[in-house]
Amino acid sequence: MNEPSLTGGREAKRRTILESAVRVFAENGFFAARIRDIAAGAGVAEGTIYLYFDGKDDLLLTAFREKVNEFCASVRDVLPSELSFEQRLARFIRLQFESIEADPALATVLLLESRQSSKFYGGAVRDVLKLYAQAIDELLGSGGAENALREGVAIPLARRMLIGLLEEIELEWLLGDRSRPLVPLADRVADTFYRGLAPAP
Amino acid sequence: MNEPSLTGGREAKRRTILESAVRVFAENGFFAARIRDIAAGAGVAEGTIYLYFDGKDDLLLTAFREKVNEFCASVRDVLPSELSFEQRLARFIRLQFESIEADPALATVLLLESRQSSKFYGGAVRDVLKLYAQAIDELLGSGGAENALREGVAIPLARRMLIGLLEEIELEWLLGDRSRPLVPLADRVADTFYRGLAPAP
DNA sequence: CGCCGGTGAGTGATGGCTCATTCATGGCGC
DNA sequence: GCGCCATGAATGAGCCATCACTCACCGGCG
Repeated sequence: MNEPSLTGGREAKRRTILESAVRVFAENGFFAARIRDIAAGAGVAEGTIYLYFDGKDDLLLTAFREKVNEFCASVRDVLPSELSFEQRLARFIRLQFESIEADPALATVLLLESRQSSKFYGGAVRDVLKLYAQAIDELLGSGGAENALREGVAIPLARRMLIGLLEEIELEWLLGDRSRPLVPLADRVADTFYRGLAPAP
Repeated sequence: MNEPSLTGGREAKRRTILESAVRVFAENGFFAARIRDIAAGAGVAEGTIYLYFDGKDDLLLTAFREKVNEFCASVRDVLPSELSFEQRLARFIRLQFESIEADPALATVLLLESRQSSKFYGGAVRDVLKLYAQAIDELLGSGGAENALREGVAIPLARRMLIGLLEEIELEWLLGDRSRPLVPLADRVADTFYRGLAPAP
């Protein structure tokens, strides 16, 4: 009885509102986004939003947590496979690109607002991003464990490079021409990055 | 007589205002920044700002253009040297890191706001960023010309990777602990990225 | 008939920008 | 030299539009 779930429930409306918020944030940016538009997009009154969320900030933060958790999951999905480090890396990048293509609006919000948010909202956002960083460190660490990393490669630095280069590629796709799919780039990106880390053969 | 220049001039006040704006933008973010605070920081009245700039947006855009031009210059400084591609790459990254360390407030504004701006302010910002992209393409192209790039490395993709990984490293430094200097990382970053591009030996 | 999720007009705060006024400057007639 | 006025830079108190958020009211369901 603790599960209202199927179709009609409170949870469904909550999701509708959140999805509308993400769309409006993605289109206008967080600051320019108006609660009125989010309400209109969700087909509810302004007041209703405050029955489900604590306000504009909460809407952003919630969307955030959701997507980052999805990203983290995609890292951990890849970890325990029997593939080589190089293949796991490629697979992780492909998964991430797929998740960007699957929900571009949410991805736009995440990539466009995360920097601001982490500086100006502080704690909560930063904690969420830390999870993502840890997940990637694990992936890279697993490469180190099987001697796929050259001597002198520092994992935190490599992690920052990887996060950054993926972000830039994803962002250019999101803000630019989305007709060419993103996923086919994954192998080339993984290849270049992997060669940067690998021991000389 | 057309040169007022030395010390007192109009230009000096213009710069004072712009510098104050950059500081306030960096501290609070563009949207939360108040004209009142910019004025206070520059030691002028609010109205004065509008004698020198067209408004808040113009302040941001002007700061922008300035820093990007500086970045572009640092690429072009490096191009015509007799160093190897690998060394030019390292030198470029070092120059860029130095320029970040030299004016962290301006760099913060640039890195934190550029994404938003390019999406929501459109044209003007995007044109400026295109210059930067072109400059980097030249650098990478010069590597291709001396066979320092592996077959199948696409310059636009490599450019995005380079821009992204630098941004992330710079941003983590700007938002985090600035006590450890950034410049010493340049060689390791250049090394890793270069190995990613270089032909197998 | 009472309860409660939902409503949307209203409120209060905020902050970009304006413009009537003040002030500093320097050229000019005496 | 000495006042006097024209010029325009500088000022900052308000104006006004914009929203996030609230709350008194509504209507349908059990």
